[in-house]
Amino acid sequence: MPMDERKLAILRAIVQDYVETQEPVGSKSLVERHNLRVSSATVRNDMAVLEEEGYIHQPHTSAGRVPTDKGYRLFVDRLSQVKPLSIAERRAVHRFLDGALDLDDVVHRTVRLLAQLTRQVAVVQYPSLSRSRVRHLELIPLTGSRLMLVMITDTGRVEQRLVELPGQVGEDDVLAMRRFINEKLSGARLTETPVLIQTMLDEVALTLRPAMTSLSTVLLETLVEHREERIALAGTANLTRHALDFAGSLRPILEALEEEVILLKLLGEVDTSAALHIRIGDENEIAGLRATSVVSSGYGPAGDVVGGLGVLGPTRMDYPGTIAAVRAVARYVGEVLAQN
Amino acid sequence: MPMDERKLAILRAIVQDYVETQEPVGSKSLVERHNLRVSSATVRNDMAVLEEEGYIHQPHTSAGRVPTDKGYRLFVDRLSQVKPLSIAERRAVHRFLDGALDLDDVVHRTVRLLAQLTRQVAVVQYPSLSRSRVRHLELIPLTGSRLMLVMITDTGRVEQRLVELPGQVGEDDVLAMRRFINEKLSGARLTETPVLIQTMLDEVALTLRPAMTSLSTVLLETLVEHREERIALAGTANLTRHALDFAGSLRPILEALEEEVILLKLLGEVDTSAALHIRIGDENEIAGLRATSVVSSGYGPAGDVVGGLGVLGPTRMDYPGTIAAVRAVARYVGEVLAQN
DNA sequence: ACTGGCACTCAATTGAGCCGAGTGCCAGGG
DNA sequence: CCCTGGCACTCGGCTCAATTGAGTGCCAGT
Repeated sequence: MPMDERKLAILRAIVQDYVETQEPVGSKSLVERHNLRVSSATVRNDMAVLEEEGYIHQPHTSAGRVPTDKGYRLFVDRLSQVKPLSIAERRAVHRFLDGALDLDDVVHRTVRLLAQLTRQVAVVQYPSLSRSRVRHLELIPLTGSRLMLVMITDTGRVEQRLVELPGQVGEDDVLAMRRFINEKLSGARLTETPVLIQTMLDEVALTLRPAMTSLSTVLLETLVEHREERIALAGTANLTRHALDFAGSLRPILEALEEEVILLKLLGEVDTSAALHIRIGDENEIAGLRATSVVSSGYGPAGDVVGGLGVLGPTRMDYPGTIAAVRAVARYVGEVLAQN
Repeated sequence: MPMDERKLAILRAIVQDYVETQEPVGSKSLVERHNLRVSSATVRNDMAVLEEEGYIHQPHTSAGRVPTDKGYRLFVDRLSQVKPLSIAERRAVHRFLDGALDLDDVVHRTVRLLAQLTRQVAVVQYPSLSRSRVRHLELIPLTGSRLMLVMITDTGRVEQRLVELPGQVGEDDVLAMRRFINEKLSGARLTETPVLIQTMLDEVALTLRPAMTSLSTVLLETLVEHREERIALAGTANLTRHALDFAGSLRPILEALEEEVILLKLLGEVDTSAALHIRIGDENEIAGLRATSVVSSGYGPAGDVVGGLGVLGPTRMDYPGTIAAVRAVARYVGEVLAQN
């Protein structure tokens, strides 16, 4: 059935008013605040239908209406238009990110910026190793049988791991291995490395094989174990702004935010497309986050996606504004990364 | 005036009961729960005096008494004895920390452990660069005029910085510089490096001088700028456990926890002595934390202090238990670091 | 198909009244 | 001199009932 225009307009108005006032909105105030050109009684009739269809909901008889998750969903899909950032905001984005020194700094600044713009909790994933390429590998001898393996990726990440070798290894051997693995792995996508490492092991000189085996193990672990993923968080204080929304307490939310695995899942839908994802209320599988919405996006240099970032807030959030902010920041971070 | 025994016992009892029940404690329940061997009337008289002296406080007429910050202070200084960790807890500490792989892992595990043991917010500072020694410096050429400087300290920290050189530098030159700076700086405390760098610049071959100058600048900045300090946080969800304590909202607390500078200040009193520090309520200079107490300690291998860690909670906290946990964890982290 | 009007519902607010934990003080006893 | 038992008093918090008012649903009229 083609949803009729007026009812859509009413839903839109309800969402807007509710987001602004945080209070159930009634038919009368609706007609007053918007140019609906019909009487409140008519609005009431339409609202009754909208409720039946599950888009809005009445907390109790004799209260106004509140959008349901389904209502918000319709709103973001069909009723809202992205509202562009203000000039001041746009300028803030540039000023904030242009001063960044290295990757750590970029990520930190980004997450703060996002939290500030949206006045919500912001999450930024470091460029994922699995989506990066090896730029350089360095072996640093610590003691005779201990190396530090330092890996630098094209996204600027630097990872280090301790490698325990099965026996003593001389300086020349270290140099040889260093040259060897750089030859083999430089420029490779990290996802390709497992195969490459296999062939590497076959080719390497026999004397170096034991040491190389330890080394490869560490390298592989780095990729497999999701310890590789890092995440930055900011703006948790913003949760208190909506204390009332989060029925009861924000305990479960804070708990969820402490679990890296959960955060990764939140940004997880970010696949190769850099499209914006929105998960509203129930659409979040994570228990504690049923009352929140997540707006996330992939980012990366020149259309390439190397990680995700996003924002978390109450379902009752300013979607158009948040979407605009997330999109703008994601795009600009991509540009900044491309410059390095 | 020598504070009389009984009054002290009463204060101790008040603190204990209040911490446990979270409710103002009255004279009658006090005599019932503790072996005070006097009547409630006597207790009342003593309480009146304690109140006059500022150790306890009555939220309103006809309510029980609540310890003041001054009361807690007396309690921790003279009235409490550290309560040793349970065997299970002790075991948890060992199990938790023994599995750690590298420094990042140690710090992460530590902060989680601390949060879990104390059921409070835990803060751990990474080993401070300024208190560490250089173990190795590595120069990795990225492009002709760009180097990555990687510094490894004896505490296991690995810091990397991008260095922009004034001109192209050949591979041999890089090797030469690498050898040179390692000779000069390996083993040096980072606090000594400014002087060493000066002499280095005087001694280095003329052709390398411009490049070395850039390098030194970056090295010095790393130390000066306090960007060097890193911090890990865990257990913020525990704040909600005491939601009622934090009059109004925990907004200011969450805000404070987001500022690294503030966190560093919290652990800041940690000087060369590894002593335990306790700041109660008002004793915190930071505005938002007037209702919280901080228990912190230095840690490091073999009596050496390389960083701070601590716990933040409501002034009404279990001091003996918290102190024990912080002390135990600090000591054990020190041991773990010593092993590497 | 829309509007005006009316009866109805129910959360939230207000205020009175009671309850009881807790105090302060005082007179009496070891 | 210090402690105790007793008594009057205070006042926050709870309960209960009454009131208010925003908002609805429905129906008859245009």
